[in-house]
Amino acid sequence: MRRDVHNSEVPVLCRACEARHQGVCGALDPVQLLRLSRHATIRTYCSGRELVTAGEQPARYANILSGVVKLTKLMEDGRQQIVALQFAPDFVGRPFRGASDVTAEAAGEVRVCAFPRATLEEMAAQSPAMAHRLHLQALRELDEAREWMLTLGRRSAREKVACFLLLVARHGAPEADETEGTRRFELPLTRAEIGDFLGLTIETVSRQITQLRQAGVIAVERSRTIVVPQMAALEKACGV
Amino acid sequence: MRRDVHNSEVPVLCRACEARHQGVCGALDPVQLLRLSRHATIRTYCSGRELVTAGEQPARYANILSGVVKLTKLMEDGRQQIVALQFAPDFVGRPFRGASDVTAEAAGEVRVCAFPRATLEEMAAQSPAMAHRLHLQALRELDEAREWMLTLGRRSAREKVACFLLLVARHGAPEADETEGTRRFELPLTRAEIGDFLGLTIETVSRQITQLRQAGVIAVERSRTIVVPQMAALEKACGV
DNA sequence: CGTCCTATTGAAATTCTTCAACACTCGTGG
DNA sequence: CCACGAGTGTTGAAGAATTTCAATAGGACG
Repeated sequence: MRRDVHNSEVPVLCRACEARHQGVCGALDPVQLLRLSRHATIRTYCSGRELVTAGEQPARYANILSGVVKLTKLMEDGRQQIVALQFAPDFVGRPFRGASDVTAEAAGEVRVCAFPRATLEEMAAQSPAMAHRLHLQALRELDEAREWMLTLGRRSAREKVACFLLLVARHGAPEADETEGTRRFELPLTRAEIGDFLGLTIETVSRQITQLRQAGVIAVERSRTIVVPQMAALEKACGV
Repeated sequence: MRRDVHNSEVPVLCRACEARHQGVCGALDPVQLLRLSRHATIRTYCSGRELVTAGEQPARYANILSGVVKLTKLMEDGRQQIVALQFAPDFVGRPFRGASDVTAEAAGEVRVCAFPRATLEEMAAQSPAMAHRLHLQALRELDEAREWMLTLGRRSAREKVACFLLLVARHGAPEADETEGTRRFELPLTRAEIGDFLGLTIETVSRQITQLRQAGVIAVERSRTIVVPQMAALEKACGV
């Protein structure tokens, strides 16, 4: 069924793409990949730009190439909750389930590989393997959402902030500075956004970061870059 | 491909089952349905019994026929969070994604139609339509999880309790007593469980119920049955 | 250098939890 | 039939955690 092919048959666009291995594109054979890639465009979103708007059928789906996307929900009175963060090579959007009330917004600059809605849905309908990848992504996001529910419902402010830092440390700096468990990374969110992710106010987030710093769990450089000397200490601060 | 069939070809077990229309079984043709139903068993779980245990590959999947199933996560130190409630005809379990750290437990007596793991996974692998139904269920659960994240992170105790009552009113008493918007229903959870669902203590839950009662939003009969004279008032108390 | 935006810190107010006592319901057995 | 006890739910008062309000600090940029 699936022919063995030369690497040269893989579209240029896709050669170096992470999503081709771990992401949804990994399910496609070279012919399908070529067909999809013809409609694919690389797009860059500046910080704050919306990839998907709540209540609207999105014009396109996308694989994240770099950067962080935040998924947010908004109440009428302005209260906001970030319900997920997505990193490369996550898939943004949700084929098969109409419009949602979640907005996808770039947190910092984000580069994506975007596909027109119709093209991707057609592809997913034709390729059970791709549909399966999308299914797996949904299940993974479900697990992550439930894990975060535990954090929102049952952890203290201190633990919440530690959990957030751990999340970013793991996703955002997998390779960085691995000398004896120490890691350095940039926060993709402002304090206000961290608050919206953790169900806390800006001030509480700031105070908890200060306390973690004073406890020696982390070091902070110019507000947005964090150094974790001992990952184990950070994990402990999460309450695990 | 799919023959037109007499109703008599539908397995007896499935004739009156809600899941055959709205649930995952709805995707199967009579031949497949018959094959699945041969391995299906009706089981009853008493309150507190586990359908799925965290960290273990479940022996069987199940469609809920009646009752409420709670999905819980547990921390080492005993803190607990209910991450979802499931009602008929929801599907319990999560094919394609190994063991999870979520436990599924009967909240009150629960009747299910259970399938051996291997049978169902085989079926889902062979029937893209069934796989698609499972995918849709995962997406729906994801939406519900994120909606609840908003509640956990951004709503006050008062609003949380109102949201919970609204959730149960909608799922548990869709038809009951529809005279001019008034509804009466039983709570499937104890106060402690409601607390674990909302990220609150027993006492806070109790106090907020009292306050909603004093505000005339609800009436309470013997602790576990709730009367909502005006659904609109309850919705307003949720902060929507 | 001033301005805007983000972040930090302090003090008071509020919400929620904790600790403690008591009430209600239901089933069991005297 | 009533008393008893366990489980469940309610209420009060004190305490802790978090928010709110307010002031200040630090960078980035024109």
